[in-house]
Amino acid sequence: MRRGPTIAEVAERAGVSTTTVSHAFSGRRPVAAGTRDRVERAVQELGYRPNGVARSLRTRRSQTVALIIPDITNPYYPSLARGIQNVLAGGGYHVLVCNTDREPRYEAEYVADVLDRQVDGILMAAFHLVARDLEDVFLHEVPFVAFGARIVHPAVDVVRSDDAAGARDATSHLIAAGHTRVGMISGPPGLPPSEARLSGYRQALAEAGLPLVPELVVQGDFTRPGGATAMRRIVALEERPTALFCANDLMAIGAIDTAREAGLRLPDDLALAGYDDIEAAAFLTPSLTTVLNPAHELGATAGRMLLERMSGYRGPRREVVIPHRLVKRESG
Amino acid sequence: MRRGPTIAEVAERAGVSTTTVSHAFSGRRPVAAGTRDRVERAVQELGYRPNGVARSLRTRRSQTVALIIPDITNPYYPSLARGIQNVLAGGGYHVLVCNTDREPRYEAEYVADVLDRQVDGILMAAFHLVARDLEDVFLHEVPFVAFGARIVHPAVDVVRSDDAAGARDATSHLIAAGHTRVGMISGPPGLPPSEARLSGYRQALAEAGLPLVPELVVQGDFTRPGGATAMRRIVALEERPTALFCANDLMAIGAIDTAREAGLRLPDDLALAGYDDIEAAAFLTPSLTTVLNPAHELGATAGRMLLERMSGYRGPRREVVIPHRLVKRESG
DNA sequence: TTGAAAGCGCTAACAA
DNA sequence: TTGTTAGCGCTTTCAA
Repeated sequence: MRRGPTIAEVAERAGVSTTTVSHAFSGRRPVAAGTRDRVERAVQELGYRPNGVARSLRTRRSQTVALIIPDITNPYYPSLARGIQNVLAGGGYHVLVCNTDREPRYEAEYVADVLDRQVDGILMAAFHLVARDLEDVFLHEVPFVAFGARIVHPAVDVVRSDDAAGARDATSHLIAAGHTRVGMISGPPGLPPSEARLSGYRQALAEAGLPLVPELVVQGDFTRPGGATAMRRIVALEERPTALFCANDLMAIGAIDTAREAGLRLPDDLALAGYDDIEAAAFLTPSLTTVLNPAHELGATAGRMLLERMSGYRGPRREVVIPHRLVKRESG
Repeated sequence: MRRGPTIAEVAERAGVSTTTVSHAFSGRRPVAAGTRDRVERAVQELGYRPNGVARSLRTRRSQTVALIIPDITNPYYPSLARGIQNVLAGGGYHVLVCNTDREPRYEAEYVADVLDRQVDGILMAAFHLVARDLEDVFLHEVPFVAFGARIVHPAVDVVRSDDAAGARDATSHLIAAGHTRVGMISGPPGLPPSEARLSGYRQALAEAGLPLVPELVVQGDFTRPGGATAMRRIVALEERPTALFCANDLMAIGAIDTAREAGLRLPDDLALAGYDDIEAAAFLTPSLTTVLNPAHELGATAGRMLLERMSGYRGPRREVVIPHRLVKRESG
């Protein structure tokens, strides 16, 4: 890789000091008009471009933030990412995207790794790490914004949707349609979204005076194949549920795959609701009733909060709940 | 942001030189077992982590590559991104994701910007820039891999799918089903994927001895609303086509929206084929016949080629065509 | 309005 | 097997 001209060469050509060239660029000190012209000409002639790495080393700011998510391929995250980038681009920040695949190891490795790279801030959808795994983050006082309520720490802002309330709304909607045997395909236990959505489901049953039937709750893993597998267990039940709340849309789609194979008609034989409202939800047959998870807005809000912290905000932790919304469609 | 311990502090505590600490880390020089132990203990005790920026400045390698794409929110790109990251993560590289929104300005700005940040390589889906806009890339000899055939330069590897052949296959499939009035919703003119898919459509007509009817080809913009708008013009035609090839799935989905509103039944009143095979294509009603655009594999291949260039490959330009595949479903 | 000089934290000749 | 030393290219005190 060939190196370009340095600030010293520009300075020499313009007949000024590197200090002046630097200031002509940053505007952090007045530079006489004539001097500035000579510098600009030299820059043009040499095709000079400042070296961002050297600048970062000196200023301790990389103008880069890390976005640590499970998987960019899950339709929820691109939308989140875009919300973030839209606000951070305005501040001149770039975004490093890290896919953890929900592996505890990768979650930890990426945090350590981006810290070494001196990112100015971190946005993370953590599925395993908790506050005490982040001591290096706090030690170096790197601004951190978390998606979801998993990480609790005075220096960490949280932006999340109210998953329990969303799940309650979806389940109540199924119940209001007359269903009394309402099952659920849940997420992996231990994860906040899983637990919250499960608890919302329970709340709705309780409010309606319906019993919680353990075999009607089958565990999935938030993927389409996982939903299909879970659905197989439900289809095999002696007494099947007439309605099903799935903890995310991907699993609902998997459940539909299996229901089809089993010859079930939707929503007549089985009513269905999902969670997230990914774009595909509207295209399904039948279109999927689901809870809108406003990813883009979550991202934009998180980006804004990170920007504030990177600009010096040192106040108490903030927790923002972005409103969800039940989207009623044909599936239930 | 508080600074952590430096290599000098580790060296002092371990009673060795910074050189030795550096080599204990990199393994680029043998270090006596006892010495290594003392260094490791010092590292532990101090919680030392190397500063990646300083390292990059010195080594001129940032271990970062840029992925410049139109929009991570278009379902095609996350898949591409994942293919890339899967192979680059193995080499210890991070990926900076840049969304250009297909704006010529942003395309140019991002290239300049990531060059300033000393990325080790660039992967780009360019929609406006051509080789002569990339002189800085070539000047600095930064490895560059392009998606699509737009950028032609001896130092640029290209990975692409054969869009013309894919479009031809899709159109021929519609013709084989008995349609003689086959329209198209094309992409914005001037973009290689637009032109290639249009030309494939033309080829198929020609091969079948069918005339090219200009008003049956309506221009879209690769978005869902754009497809809906284009479809409105087609619906308004006196003599409508009985089949329609859309230059991507998103536009096909938009077209379906409009067709529904107009009371058309698919595929009876109108047969439809798309391009890309995004995940939603299988969920549509009717499910969408489309051309599989193997994004993940394109990404993985591009990542591999970039890795080779970053590892010193200086050979001639390579162009890899990843095979497409027609996926026949219910829509046509 | 400008410059000299120190130094960010690391790596790698070169020397021993 | 280890250390000395010179930077990488930039920003920023301090001084004029």
